[in-house]
Amino acid sequence: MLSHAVDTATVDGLDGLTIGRLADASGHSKSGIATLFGSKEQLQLAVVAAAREVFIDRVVAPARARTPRGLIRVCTLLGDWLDYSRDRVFRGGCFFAATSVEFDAKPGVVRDAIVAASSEWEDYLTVSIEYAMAAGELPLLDDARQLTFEMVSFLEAANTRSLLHTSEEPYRRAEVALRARLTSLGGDPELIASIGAAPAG
Amino acid sequence: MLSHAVDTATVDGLDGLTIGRLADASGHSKSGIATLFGSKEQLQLAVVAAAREVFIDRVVAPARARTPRGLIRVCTLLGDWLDYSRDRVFRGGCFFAATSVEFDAKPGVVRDAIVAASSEWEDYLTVSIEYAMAAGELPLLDDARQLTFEMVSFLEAANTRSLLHTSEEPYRRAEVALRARLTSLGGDPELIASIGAAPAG
DNA sequence: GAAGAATACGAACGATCGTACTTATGAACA
DNA sequence: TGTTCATAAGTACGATCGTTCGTATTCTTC
Repeated sequence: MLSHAVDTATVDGLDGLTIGRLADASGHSKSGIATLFGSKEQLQLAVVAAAREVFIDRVVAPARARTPRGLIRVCTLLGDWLDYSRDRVFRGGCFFAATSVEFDAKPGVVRDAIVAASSEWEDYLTVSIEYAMAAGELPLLDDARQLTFEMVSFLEAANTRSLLHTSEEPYRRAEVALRARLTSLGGDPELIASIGAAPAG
Repeated sequence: MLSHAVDTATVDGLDGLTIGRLADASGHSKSGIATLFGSKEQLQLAVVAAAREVFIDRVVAPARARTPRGLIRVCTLLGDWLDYSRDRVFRGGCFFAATSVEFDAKPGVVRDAIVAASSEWEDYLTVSIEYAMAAGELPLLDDARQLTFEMVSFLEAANTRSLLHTSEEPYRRAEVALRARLTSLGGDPELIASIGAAPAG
C-alpha cells in the first residue's frame, strides 16, 4: 500500500499523490485511505518514512553488513547507491533525489522530513569517510563534508540524467568521476576499482 | 505574464502551474489565459521556452560577451551559473534543475523540450571545454563530456542544497569542487581562481 | 465607415481534489 | 451473548481543475 505510494511519488511527485488514485490502485475505498492517514500531509510524511526504510535496507544496511569501516565501506556505499538507482527500486529513481528538488522551495513539515532523512544519509557517508581518513586511506583529504558533497553530486546527477535520457551512460560517468576523485585524494586504486566493477558490487 | 509563470514553476513545479492562479496573478481572466495558450501543455512549453531565454541572457550570453574562448570562458560560465542560481533569478532556483527532476520520469513533449534546452546548455559547455582542450589549457583531460557531467553535477547539487537548507554554503562547496577538479586537470590556477572570486565574476 | 479577424471576457461544463460525516462490518472482551 | 471500539465504506461537501461555449470588444484592412 505505502510501497505503491512511494513508487508513484517518485514519478508524479509527493504533491502529485492523490488519495483517490491511491485508493483505486490499492483496492480500498477513498475514505478508507483518508481516515487511515488523517490528512494528505500525514500521508506524505508516512511515504517519506517508508522510503527512508527502503533506502536503508537497500544501501546503508548491506554496506554495513558486507564491509568494514574505512575506504572499502565508502566505496561500497557509493556502489550500492548507484545500484539502488540503476535497479529502479522506485520507478522514478531515487526517492530523495526526486522529492528534495520538489520540496526544496516549499517550507513545511514535509520538507523538514525530507531534509532530515537526506541529512541522515549524508551524515552517515561523512562519518564513513572520516573513518577512512582516520585510517590514513585518503591521505590528501582534509574535509570529509566537502567530499560528501562531491560524491552525492555525482550520484544524484547520474540518477536524474539516466532517467531523463533513459540511458545507463550517466552511471558510468558517475563511476568514472567517483573513482577519479578518490584516486586524486590518494585512495588505494585497488579498493576504488570496486566502484562499478561487478554487476552487484 | 510568462515570467511570473516561470517563477512559480520553479516552486510549485511545471505541473503545479494552474491556469486559474496564473490568471489571478496577472489580472487577466481565466479563459483569457486558456485561449492564449490553447492548452495547459502548450502553456508549459511556452514556459520552458521563456525560461530558456532567461537562462541564455543570464549565463551564456554574458560569458560569450565578456571572455574569449578557452579555459577562461569555461570558468566564467561556471561562475555565472552559480550567480544565476544564487541570485534567485527564479524564486525556486534554477528552472531546469527543478523541471528536469520533475519530468525525468514523465515522457511527453514537455520533457522533450526540457531535455532539448538542457542538452543545448551542456553541449555549449562541452564545446567550450573542447576549446580549452584544443588550446592546451587542460592538458590532463581527454573527455570533455565527462568533465561536463562533473561540473553540472556540482552546479545542480549546490542549487538544490542551497534551497533545501537556505544556506550559501553549498555554493562555496561547489566552487571548491570545481576549482579542485580543474586544477587536477592541469588548468592554470590563476584562471581557475576566478570561480567564486568576486561577487560578480 | 463597413467587414473581418483577433483577442479577452463571463459563464458553465464534467471531473477530481481533500475532507467530513454517517453508516455498516467485525474482532475483542465482559 | 451482548457491548464496545476500531476499521473501512458510502455519501456528500465546497473548491478547484482544464476546457469549451457564446459574446463583447478591439484592431486591421479594404
